[in-house]
Amino acid sequence: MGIAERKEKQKEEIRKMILDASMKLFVEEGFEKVSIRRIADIIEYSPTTIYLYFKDKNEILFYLNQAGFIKMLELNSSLSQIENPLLRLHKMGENYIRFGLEFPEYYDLMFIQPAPMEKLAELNLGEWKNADLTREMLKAMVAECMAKGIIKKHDVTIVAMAFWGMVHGLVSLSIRRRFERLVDPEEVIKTMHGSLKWMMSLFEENIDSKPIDII
Amino acid sequence: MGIAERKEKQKEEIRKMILDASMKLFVEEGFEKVSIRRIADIIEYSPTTIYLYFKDKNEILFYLNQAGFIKMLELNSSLSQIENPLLRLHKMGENYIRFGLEFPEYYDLMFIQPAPMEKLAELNLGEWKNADLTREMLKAMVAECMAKGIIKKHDVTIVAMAFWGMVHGLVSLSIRRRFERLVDPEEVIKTMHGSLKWMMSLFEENIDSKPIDII
DNA sequence: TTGAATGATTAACACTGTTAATTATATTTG
DNA sequence: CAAATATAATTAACAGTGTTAATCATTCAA
Repeated sequence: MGIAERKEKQKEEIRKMILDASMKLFVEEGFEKVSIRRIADIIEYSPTTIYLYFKDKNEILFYLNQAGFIKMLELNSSLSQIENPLLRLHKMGENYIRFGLEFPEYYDLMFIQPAPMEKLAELNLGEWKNADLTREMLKAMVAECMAKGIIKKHDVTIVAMAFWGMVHGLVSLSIRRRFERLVDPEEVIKTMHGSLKWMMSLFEENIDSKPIDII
Repeated sequence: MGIAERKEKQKEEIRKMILDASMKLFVEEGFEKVSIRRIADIIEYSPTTIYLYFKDKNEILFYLNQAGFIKMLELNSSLSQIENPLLRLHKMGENYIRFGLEFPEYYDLMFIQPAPMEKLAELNLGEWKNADLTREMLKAMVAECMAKGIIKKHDVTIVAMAFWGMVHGLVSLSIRRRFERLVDPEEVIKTMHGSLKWMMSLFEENIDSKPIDII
């Protein structure tokens, strides 16, 4: 059935066009500029055509969201080279903060906007590859720290959530402009890394404090 | 000038009607249902009339936001009775989490939505009474803990941000549904309080662990 | 070649915040 | 008291948003 195959390929091509156009709008003009009509303008189809390839707008946003997780995983790919799990955790936190400040639109979509999670709930997926992987990495690091006696043994999920909660809290407060009133705008990045470092220092009194390269 | 005074009073009355209607929509139907046209429906005026009393929608949202901070301050009013500053800090964190879970719409507006901060930046206010007060309370508690040797001396802002960051991170991840994938939905509240408690325990090995009443 | 299936479009619905122009009401002045 | 003015409120409109139903155009199969 070469004909059905070609049709499938064409369909896939237009899907890609839509996603590419969404991505272009997203990275060049920001989240709120991604609209069905503007996507349609770029790909030179009518707005309603998009609904022949995607169920709704959230489905498109979900794909952008996934691209963000891939981006983040890339940033963390070198992490496995760090032997000390606490240092690795620290570096992961640094990367997380850096990611949030460098790609606030992605961060927003991945961790703040309701849209992707609404789609996820709707899809009822058993697995969510890239996002789940990041969370598993975090849990594994915490568990390793405990196994090696670097962090006092405790419920892994609770400690992992405390860690994620803190870095997410710092980044999201900054992105949504709640940071500036408490901290001088120029000191925000320094303060965030300071808070992370301080938390890490609580784990172990003598954390190996080789300077971790910050932005 | 009794006449000008009466006019001023009437103007103030309609302002109040608008804010009351906004609040009604906000608490009964949620943030996204607060629209100029729906407010107009309730107060039985045309939508454009609202613009004679408020510059734009953000100005109205800013008032709702302030009401939220007052609500939160009320919740924290009994805090001063707790003598141990670390316990007081712990209790403040508990209250913060409870507030976020009990009034997610308020929390959203106060700490996640961009709108109020846009208005705040526009207003260029030197002081922002209720919100700043909460932050100052936090800083003061941290400073007191350090002064009394309960928390190791360190930059107060950095430690305060770490604390706020963590609780905000937990609450906002939960509100925006990023919690459920890592933690069983029924365990979310327990995990959040667990993370907070764990963090407090890092401060001091022997934290006075009288059970703090949770919801 | 005709009929069915598919692809894409137009028109429309129900919304959103906001502005300009117009009408209605109330107040002040001659 | 009536006319002129100032204020209050309205209607109409702009420029958007996501989405659906109905229609037109094209391609494929019988």
